[in-house]
Amino acid sequence: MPSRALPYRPHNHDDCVSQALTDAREICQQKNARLTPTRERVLELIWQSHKPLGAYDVLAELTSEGHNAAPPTVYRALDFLQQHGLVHRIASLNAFTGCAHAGEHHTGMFLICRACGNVLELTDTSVAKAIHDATGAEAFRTEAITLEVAGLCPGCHTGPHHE
Amino acid sequence: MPSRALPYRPHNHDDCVSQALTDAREICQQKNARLTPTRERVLELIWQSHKPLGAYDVLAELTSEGHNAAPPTVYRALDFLQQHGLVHRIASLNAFTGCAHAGEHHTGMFLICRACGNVLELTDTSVAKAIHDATGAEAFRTEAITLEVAGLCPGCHTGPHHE
DNA sequence: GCAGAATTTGCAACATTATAACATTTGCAG
DNA sequence: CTGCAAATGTTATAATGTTGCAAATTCTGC
Ligand SMILES: [Zn+2]
Ligand SMILES: [Zn+2]
Ligand SMILES: [Zn+2]
Ligand SMILES: [Zn+2]
Repeated sequence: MPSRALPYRPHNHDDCVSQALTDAREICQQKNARLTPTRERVLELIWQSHKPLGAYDVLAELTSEGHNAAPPTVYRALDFLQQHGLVHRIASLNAFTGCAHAGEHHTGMFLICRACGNVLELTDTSVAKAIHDATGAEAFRTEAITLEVAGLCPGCHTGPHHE
Repeated sequence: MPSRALPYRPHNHDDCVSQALTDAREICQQKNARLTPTRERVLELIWQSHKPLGAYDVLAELTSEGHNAAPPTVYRALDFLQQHGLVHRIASLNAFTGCAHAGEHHTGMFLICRACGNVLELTDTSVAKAIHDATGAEAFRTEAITLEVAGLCPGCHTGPHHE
């Protein structure tokens, strides 16, 4: 089980970032998509932690690095990254997080801790099946699923310093 | 099966509205919550159709009726209605829709047609169970679930004027 | 390499959604 | 009636996201 699936536990996060960037380069190359410096830097910023980042947070980072950026700069980069399955938008937070399953066909399910702010992306086939069964029973043609669960992660609800 | 569960099919929508208002009055009375004229009017506006309404759409309606309203007027009414389980916010649309299961403990699942804009709220126990199983396996303490499915409703994907 | 097409970026203004802060009014209990 | 809490009015502002167009860059066919 890759450490990338465990944002709530201590792990070498540099590996998360470098793996995400390596994957992204490969995915873009295979699709003939241009992972330009700005796009790659935005992806890297998004991956700086497992806490989703708002578009204007990204913008502030770019600006502080001397990049002459405006909102469209960021939104365009984020659109590109979303299109190619490299980041997800978390609708309930108006924020963006790196995709933990880039390249794989999947339905993301996001576990959002309201205490520490970290987000874990899960893929669960039985959830996906249950949803498709339910929508199918209504003859609804599913195109996109937004599934975000807010609550407390194990690290936060067992008490930060006990157990 | 109540007609309220079938926004995609022709139905007597006035019944939806009056039932929702009747339910709301009873629920608020039982909880000793004050369903003031503004709050009730906002609820009625939300229920005017099965298409979610943005806060500023509600505001425009109120204004056109001569109500001296500002954004906080609407957001406060919507907060109240959400708190008491009378409306839901659809995160992926930044819009609000009447709760089709007010008073019942439920996990809403929203089927959003991108063509006609109608939203059907479903409650599906096997979906809820699958989600709770998946989050439980990660020792995550679930507090709120956002589940929104975008796609095409039966009326829109079978062709608007055929079978 | 070079001209032309397509994609990407810079830039300014603007649109939409949501909240903060504080004054005023209203409903209700004692 | 009085005093308190809840609700509302009012103004301003914050946060998030988009449009439109011009300039620069990159790709493509030659
Ligand atoms: Zn990590
Ligand atoms: Zn993903
Ligand atoms: Zn109806
Ligand atoms: Zn509901």
